[in-house]
Amino acid sequence: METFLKTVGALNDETRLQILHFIHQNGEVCVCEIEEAFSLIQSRVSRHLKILKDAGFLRVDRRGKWAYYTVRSPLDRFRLECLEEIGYLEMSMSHYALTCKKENTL
Amino acid sequence: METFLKTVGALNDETRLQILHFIHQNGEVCVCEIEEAFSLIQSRVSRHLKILKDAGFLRVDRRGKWAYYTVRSPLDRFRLECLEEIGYLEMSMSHYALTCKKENTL
DNA sequence: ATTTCACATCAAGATATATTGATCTAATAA
DNA sequence: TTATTAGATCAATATATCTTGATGTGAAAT
Repeated sequence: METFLKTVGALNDETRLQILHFIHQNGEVCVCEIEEAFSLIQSRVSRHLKILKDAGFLRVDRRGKWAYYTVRSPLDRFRLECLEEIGYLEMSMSHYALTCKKENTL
Repeated sequence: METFLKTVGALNDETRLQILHFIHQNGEVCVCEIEEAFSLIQSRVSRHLKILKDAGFLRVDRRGKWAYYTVRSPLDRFRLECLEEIGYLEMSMSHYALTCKKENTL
């Protein structure tokens, strides 16, 4: 029950749906790429990523200063269905192409 | 997007999950039966039912003074998956057997 | 060692959602 | 017509969630 509530709770926010969809489409992305793509401040992105991660949708891979987020794999049936459903949604918020102006010279 | 948020938003509450599961199990139930089964006050039940209905999970059939709620049919794939997932959850809150002490003598 | 950078976390205020008791509506019974 | 009943809705409060700016942390560069 708690897990289920955490899962649907994570999906109950437009910004998080955008972010999750963005990661799903682009594969491995770092926090700064999401910041730039959606023009969101860093703390907000970080918080939403944590919620998505804690809900079982994402995993992090920290390399040096950067944190790379990807869709967790394998995903269970229900989360996969959610992801598929999100794929059908019109993601109206305009986001920029995948670029990161930060160093990223690892 | 709005529809999806409404759908997951409706599921983002333990009481509503209990109620939805209860209706799914028992078929057609009236508001008073839910009140009694879960010892919830009427306005609270009514509000949760409205949210579940507006989210596409339930339909109402009003006969006389009573409002009978059932799981809407047919349900689309995603809502069906949600319902199935809810079926797997441990519904810890104790609820009484299906009885209604109100008149119900239509 | 100090600075800088990417990211995480915290504390405060803003916003949204839930709960309650009261009121409202419509259908039936008296 | 009036009273009663099932249920819906409202207004106020309580509670949870989001957003922001500030601060904290650890890795890399100087």
